[in-house]
Amino acid sequence: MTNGTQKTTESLATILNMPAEHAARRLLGSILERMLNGRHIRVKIVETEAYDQTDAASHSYRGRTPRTDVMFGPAGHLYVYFTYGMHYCCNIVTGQEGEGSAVLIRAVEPLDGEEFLEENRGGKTGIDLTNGPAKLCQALKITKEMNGHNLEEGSLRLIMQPEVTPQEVIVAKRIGIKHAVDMPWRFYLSDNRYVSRY
DNA sequence: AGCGGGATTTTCT
DNA sequence: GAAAATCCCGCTT
Repeated sequence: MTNGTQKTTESLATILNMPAEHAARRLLGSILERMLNGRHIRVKIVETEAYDQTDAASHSYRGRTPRTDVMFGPAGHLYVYFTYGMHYCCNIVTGQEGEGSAVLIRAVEPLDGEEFLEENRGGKTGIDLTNGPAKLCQALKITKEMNGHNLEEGSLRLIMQPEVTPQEVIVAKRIGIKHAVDMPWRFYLSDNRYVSRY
């Protein structure tokens, strides 16, 4: 700070302080780094969905509850929920505190440590490792223990990458919801093998 | 490739 | 008590 050459590091909360719909695009191509038992796994985010409090499909739609508390907290933290009696899915909180917006991570592409992902997925291989929101949580060992985790520190970190160009992004309707089904709030990298559905 | 059903338990009404 | 931001398997085309 005493000279003009030092790089400034912008906090995740600052970078992701934007509407979920924008953050969902912004997060495509970014990297999640997982440290487990001294081993490193790196994956690239290739598919996302936006959710916010005005959205009937969002967990935050009916306000703050014990489950959705993290969604209303600061951006750059992890919101993990349990569903269908057996699966975890994870979101990255976006926007301002109190806003109740987040981005569901629907698919990632393994970059490093694929053998550990295979272990965690019980022998599954290839695209089946991480081409779905609950699959990638199992592969990365993300459970309710990590709900509220700050992605700037600890064993799971989000490393932002330069924003991908609009030409690389496909916009579509979201998957697996019953409300607001026509809103185009799903985003994925075109031609990526790990995208959950085409 | 696509459809249909079952698994299984948390969360909120 | 019903629904749930899913996955897997088996069956049919």
